[in-house]
Order: sequence, then C-alpha cells, then structure tokens
Amino acid sequence: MGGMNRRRITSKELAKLAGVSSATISRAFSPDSRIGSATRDRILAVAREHGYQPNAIARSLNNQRSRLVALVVNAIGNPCEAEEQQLLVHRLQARQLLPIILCCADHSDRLQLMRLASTYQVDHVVVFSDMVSMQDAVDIFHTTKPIIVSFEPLDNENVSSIRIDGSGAADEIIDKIVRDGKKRFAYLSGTNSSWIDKLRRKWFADALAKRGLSFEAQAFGDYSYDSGFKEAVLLLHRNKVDAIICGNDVMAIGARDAARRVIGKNTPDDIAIVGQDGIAMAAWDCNDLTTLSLDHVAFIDAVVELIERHDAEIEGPHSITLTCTARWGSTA
Amino acid sequence: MGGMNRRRITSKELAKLAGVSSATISRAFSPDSRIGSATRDRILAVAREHGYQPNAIARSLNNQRSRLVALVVNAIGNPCEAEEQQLLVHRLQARQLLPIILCCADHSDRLQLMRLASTYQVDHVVVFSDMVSMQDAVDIFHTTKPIIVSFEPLDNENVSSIRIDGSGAADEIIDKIVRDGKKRFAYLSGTNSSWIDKLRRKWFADALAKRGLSFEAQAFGDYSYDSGFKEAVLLLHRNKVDAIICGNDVMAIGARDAARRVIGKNTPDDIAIVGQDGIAMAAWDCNDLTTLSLDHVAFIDAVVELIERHDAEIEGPHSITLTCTARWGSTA
DNA sequence: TGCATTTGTGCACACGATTACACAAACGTT
DNA sequence: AACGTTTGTGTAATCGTGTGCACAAATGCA
Repeated sequence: MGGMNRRRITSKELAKLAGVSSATISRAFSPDSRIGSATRDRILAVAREHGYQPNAIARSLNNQRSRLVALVVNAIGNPCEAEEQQLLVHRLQARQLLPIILCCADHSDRLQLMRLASTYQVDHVVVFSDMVSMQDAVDIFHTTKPIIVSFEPLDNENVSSIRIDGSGAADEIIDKIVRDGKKRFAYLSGTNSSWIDKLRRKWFADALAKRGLSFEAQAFGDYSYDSGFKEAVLLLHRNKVDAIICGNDVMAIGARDAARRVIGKNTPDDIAIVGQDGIAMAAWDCNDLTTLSLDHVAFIDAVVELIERHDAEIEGPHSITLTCTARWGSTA
Repeated sequence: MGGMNRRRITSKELAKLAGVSSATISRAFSPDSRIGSATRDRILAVAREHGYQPNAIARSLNNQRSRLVALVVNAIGNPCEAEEQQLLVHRLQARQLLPIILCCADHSDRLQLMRLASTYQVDHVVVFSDMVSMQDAVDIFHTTKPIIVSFEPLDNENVSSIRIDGSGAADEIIDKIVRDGKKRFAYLSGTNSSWIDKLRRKWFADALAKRGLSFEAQAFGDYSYDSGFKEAVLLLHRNKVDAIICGNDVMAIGARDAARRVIGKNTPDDIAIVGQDGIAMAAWDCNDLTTLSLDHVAFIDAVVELIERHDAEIEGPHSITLTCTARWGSTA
C-alpha cells in the first residue's frame, strides 16, 4: 500500500497517474456508465494500488444525496430500543446507508441536536424516541427531503408512520390475570409526558373497563430498573395492589425484584407483574416475564419498507400498522 | 416558517435576500470573523426567517474536516459496550461531533463497512469492537487523518490506545474465592479469537498460578446470555468445577441461572461465578454479581482526552492505562 | 466505400460553503 | 490636514465529484 502516512489522493491526481481525465475516474467507479471495460479495469487497478476511493463528502455535495440516516433515539444502552436499533443498523448497512445516532437522553438540547444533524443533509430520519415532539422534528427536517418514520401518527405529508396496536394482546393478558383472581390493578408509566406511554396505558385501561374494572393507582418511573423497583415498593406499601402493568420490561423486572425482596410477595401467586416490549432479557430463565411483545423483526421490516418507498421517490406519506402479541412467562 | 415543503435555500440565495455577498453570509455564521455586528444581526434574522443553516456537507468539503466520528462496535444492544457507547455519544454531541455507528456483529463484511465509513472522511475513529483487527483498521483509515483510539496496544504512530489493567482486581477476586474453599476453576471465554478475551483470561490465570492453581476447563461462548447458560451446563456436568470466571457479565448471569435451575447449585456456597465489565444490570437485586469492573466514566474520559489531543493536533500516539476494580456481589 | 449510429473520452461547470486577497471607508494620531 | 491603521465587504479561487455536452474513433449497414 505504499508509504504509511500519505494523504488521501484525489480523482484528479489519480487521473494523472492513470493517464486519463478525472471524469473518466469518476465513471470507472460508477457501475452503469459509458466507459471502456479495459479503461475501467486499468483505473481500478491503479486505484487499488494507491488506495484511492471516491470522497463521499464531495459526492454527496454533487449528488444531493448523502446516504446518511439520522436515528433519533432515547438512549443507546436501554434494552427497550436497543434490539430494534441493532436490527435497523444492520439493514441500513446492507444498503450502504450510514446511521448517525442522535441521543436524546439526559439534558442535551434535543432541538439543537436535530438541527445539527439536519445540516448534514441526511436522506432519512427515523424517530424512535418519544422524548421529541414529532412537530419539532418536522419543522427542523422539512427543508431537507427526508420523510420521517415515527410511531406517532401525525397528519403531515412528510411523515410516514408505524402504528402499533396492542389492544388485543392487552385484552388477553388482562383476561388471564382477572381469571386468576386479581382485582386491584396499578399502572407504572415510563414517563408521564410521552404519548406512547398514554397509548400503552389505554390498551390495558380499555381491557379493564370492558370487565368493569379500572386502575386503582398509577405511578411514574423513567423506564429504568431502579425506578421500577422504587415505584413498586411505594405502590405495594401504599395501595396494596395485586397486579402491576409496567411501561416496559426493565421496570417490570425491577418491580418483580421489589415485590419479592422488599415486600415478600412472589409472582404469580401473590402478585401479577406484566412488562412491555418483549426484549430478549425478559425471556431469560431468571426473569421469565409475561409481557406484551412487539415483533422486532416485523417492526424493522416496516421501517425499512418506508425508507425504501421514500428512496424510490414514491410520493406521500404511508402508514403501516403492527399488532402486538402476548408472551407468557411465570409472572402473570 | 413560511411554506411547508420548500427546498433548503443556499447561502447565495440568502445573500441576495439580505443584499450582501455569499461570503458575508458565511462570515455571519463564523463566530470569530471580521464582520459588522449590525450586518451579522440582520443576516441572522433573515436566515432564521427563511430557515437557512449552512450546509455541513459543503463546509466539510472545504474545511477538510467533517466533524464525523466513526464508532466501531460489536453490537448496539449488547450491554457490555452499551453503557460506554451511550456515555461517549453524549460527550461527542456536547462537542458538536456526530457519531456514525459501524456495527460488526453478524455476518456483515466488516472491512467493506470500514472502507465505506472512511470515504466520509471521518475525523476520528474509535474502535470498541474486538472483532476487527487493528491492523485492518489502520490500513483502511490511515489515508484519512484520524487517529484511532483502541484497546489493543499497537505500535503505530496513528493509533492511540487505552490499556486496561485488571490484574490487581483479578487477584483480589481469586484470593477471596480460594479462601472460600473453591478449588476447580473454569474460564468461559467470550470469543476464542479475540485478543481482549485472552488478556482478561491471563489476569485470572496469573492470579491462579500465583497460588499454584490453573484453569481445569475452558469453554467458548459468544458474550450472550444463552451461550453462558449452555456452556455452564456443559462445564458443570462434565468437569464438575466449583468456580466459573466469565468473559462478561451477561454470560455470568446465564451461567448463574444454569447452575441454579439445571444443576441445582447455588452461589456462592456451591459454586462461585464471576463476571466482567461491571454493567449496571450486574448490580440489580436479582443478579447481585461479583464482577471485575471497569469505571466507565473514567474510560470514556480517556477516550475523549485522546480525541481532544488529536483535535488539537498534538502529534504522535498516546496511551492511557486504566485499572479495574473488584465489585462484590453475592455470587462469589 | 459512404453514411448513420454507437462507444469512449475530455472539457467545463455545478454542488454550497470557506477564505486569501484586494480595496474602500472609517478611524486614530500628530 | 495628512497619513497609517483598523474594519467591513466583495471577488474569485478552492475543496473533490458527477455529468451534460461536444467530439473523435469505432462500428454497423447497404
């Protein structure tokens, strides 16, 4: 590969080395382009020898297409989203698209962060986070061409969305718990401001209402194990509930630990505990959680389909609805 | 903000609107630039009105500085790295640097992926993954200017590294286990090809050797809960060991579950189980793992320091050594 | 052979910003 | 008032590719 620390060479320099013009270099790297195959082979050989690769930044400027995708997420470590993030990143990489992560957790200024990403002319935006208002995202990205993929249904021509319906699975789960004789339900929210949290809560509230019941108590955590633990202790002490529906799986595990260790109640006999998301960890032997689960692969398939629609310049927003299923464990 | 679906405007168009030249537009957005403050204020007002922001792609081309950072990771969901990834992303965002994730898991072609990222002229590369040979990374990125931050010490002027020393903590942990009367040790590796796995194993092997002991058995997993569970079953059936040192915390949890549920042995009395990484989940009440732990904040501080050295054009590679500590739980 | 068509290559400009240089206006000094 | 310095702005080149256009060479067809 020649000397170690050499500057990356440009198409013009390579052109000189190969005895052609820089336009021909460009064509050699463009698969469907009028160019002699002998010339192309020679150029590619010289390019390899000198470690030349076209500069994607310059190409993006010219193309008006960056092949960058902004992923707006709450956090990276959080298992709730992590499995989906992982899947999506793989699918993007297979399409030669590079993901830029925008992480909304903590106190970073989310709007400024999105504005920064938008200056990089990302081709697509996928919003996983429920901490950012979809309207803000539209305002910031609407000048670039990306369509935004999001859970939140928003009536806007630039937003494609994925709707999630867990009402059926919630009904099944409530049915089982009620038949097991539980009567006093509590809901442990992830965040009180999030619309997705309200949606999830509504699935279960409706299922209860159908049976003449309702949530006797409601607590607010932050999707973390610690908050699940802490809030469950309070719920069990103060409200004496015998069933806790949690906003995600991690809090459910925290709640289960709290019930067992602090209060001395075990699932599913003394108390029923339900998670949401269906993360891999929920199925671990030590957890074995009953959870309202979303098919991660189907979800990411849907995201990719929306992205491809957009890439193919199919106009207008599109919406896909996915249905959750109940995954049974020993906690309810 | 005016019409909804308008194309993003350019500095030249904004210049016409504000009655100045495009050079002046650029200066208005460059904090330390010779420009009248009245002009700047007027331009910024017009810019806000029309939703103008400088195009980062064009700026990068001119600057030779993209403000993009490539993060080479094994996987996103994997808790081992996730906490560090999360911390690093925040620190980068605070510096107006955008992270591009390169995910090496599964069967994607890691080299091609790194080549793709290198065409985006990333300013820095941080290699978390132990699935990629550092020499490959250097070969691919050496033409761009980034210094690579990595665990693996490599004698190359373009690589800064962070060395991790867990020998002291491993010694403490082995000491405790041996004094508890355990005699038959097994090591459960993450991957058999990884140099970092060999390093970790050596810390414990040395501590054993100091006491005239050695590993009676060795198994190979893939850092996942399932592999920890499965390999532990085999180890306990075939080799009858009474202490398992695991390559990471997640496998340790799997091994603990296997011992308890399949074999009927409990920690720490029947068997000692040790993890590595010190992830938050290890401290959860239901896990309470004894683990060889790395201070994640200190680690990311070190990464950021190396990045800043590089940004400040301080020449040459640099190396920082961090020391691990033992974190005690009820599994050993 | 003569002419129409295809193939392969170079020239020159565009993409959207930054910046060295030039220069006019405003300012300070004696 | 004369002159040197600072300040603010415009002009034009540059970053590295992609591509429409022009044109020469090669090919096909009668």
